[in-house]
Amino acid sequence: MNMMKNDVIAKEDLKQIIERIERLEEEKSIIAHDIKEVYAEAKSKGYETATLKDVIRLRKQDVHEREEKQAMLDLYLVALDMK
Amino acid sequence: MNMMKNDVIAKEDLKQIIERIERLEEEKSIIAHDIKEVYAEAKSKGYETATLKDVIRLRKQDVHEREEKQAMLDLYLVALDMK
Amino acid sequence: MNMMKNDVIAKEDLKQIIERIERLEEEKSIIAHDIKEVYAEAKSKGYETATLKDVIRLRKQDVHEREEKQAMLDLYLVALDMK
Amino acid sequence: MNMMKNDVIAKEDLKQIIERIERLEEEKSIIAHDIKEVYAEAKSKGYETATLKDVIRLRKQDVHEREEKQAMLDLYLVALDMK
DNA sequence: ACAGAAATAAAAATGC
DNA sequence: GCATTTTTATTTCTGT
Repeated sequence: MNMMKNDVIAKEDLKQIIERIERLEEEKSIIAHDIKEVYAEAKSKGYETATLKDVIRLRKQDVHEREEKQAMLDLYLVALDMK
Repeated sequence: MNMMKNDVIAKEDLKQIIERIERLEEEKSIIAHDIKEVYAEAKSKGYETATLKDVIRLRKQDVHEREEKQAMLDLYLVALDMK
Repeated sequence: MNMMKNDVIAKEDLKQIIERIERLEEEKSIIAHDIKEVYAEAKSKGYETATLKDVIRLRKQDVHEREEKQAMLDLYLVALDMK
Repeated sequence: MNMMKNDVIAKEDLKQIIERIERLEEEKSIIAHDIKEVYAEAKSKGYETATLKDVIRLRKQDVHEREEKQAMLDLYLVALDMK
C-alpha cells in the first residue's frame, strides 16, 4: 500500500487515471444538469418537484425488500404499542 | 402548490416525465459506478484513493481561487500560532 | 464578506471560536460513543441493531406531516397505476 | 438474527432501550445545532465558515500524519506538473 | 443572498 | 485487512 510513496510515480500513468476520472465526472455533471432541466420543464407544466422526487424515491425501493423489512418492523411496533 | 391536487393529472404526461428522469438517473449512477472502478483499479496499482481525490479537488479549483483560499487559511493559522 | 481578508485577525477572538467548536465536537463524539454502547448492549440481549434503527427512524417522522405528504403522493401513484 | 422474531419481546425492556437512544440522539443533535450557531455567529463577525472548518480539520490531524499526507500529495502534483 | 432541506461525497465502523 | 455498509460532512438545490 505504501509502495507509491517510495517509488517514482509513473507520470503518464497517473495523468491518465486523473484524466479518466475527470472525464467521467464531467459526463456525470452533464447528466445532473439534464435532470435539472427535466424538473424545470415539469414544474413549468404545473408539477411539483418535491412530489415528483418522492415518486422517484419510492419507485426505487425494491418492493420485496420493503415487505421483508416491514414484517420485522411491525413486530417491534406492536411491542411498542405504536400499532 | 395545490393546483395539481384539484386537477386531473395527465397520466401519460406524468409517466413520461418520471421515466425520463429515471433513465437519466440510471445513466448517472452507471457513471458513478465507473468512477468507483477507476479508483479501485488505481488502488490495485498502488495509488492512494484519498490522494487521488485530493488532486482532483485541487484541479477543480482554479489557480486564483486556490491561492485566495490558501492565503485566508494562512492568515488564520498565523493568528493561531500554527504557522 | 471579504472583510477578514484585509484586516488583521483578532487572535484571541479567533482562538475562542475555534476552541468553542472543538469543545462542542468533543462532546458530540462522546455522545456518539454512548449511543454505540447502547446498541452494543442491546445486541448482546438479542435485539437487532438494524431494526432498532428502523424503529427510531420511524418514530422521528412527525405523524401529521407523514399523512399530508402521503395524500399528495397517493394522487401521483394512482395516476401512475402504482396503487 | 431471527431469535427475537420467535420470542415474545420484552416490551418494557425494548421501550427503555429505544428511549435511551432517542434521548442521546436528541442531545447529540442539540450539540450539532450549537456548533452550527457558533459558525453562524462567526460568519456574522466576518469569519469564513469554510476556512474555520479547514483550521479545525488541520488541528485534528496530528503533525506527523499531516506531513505524510502532504508529502504524498506533493509527489502526485509534481508528477502532474502542477507543482 | 441566505437559511434550511435534500442529495452526494467522504470518512468511519463493522463483518468477513 | 479488505470490502461493504453506515454515519458524518460537504455540497447542491429550493424557497424566501
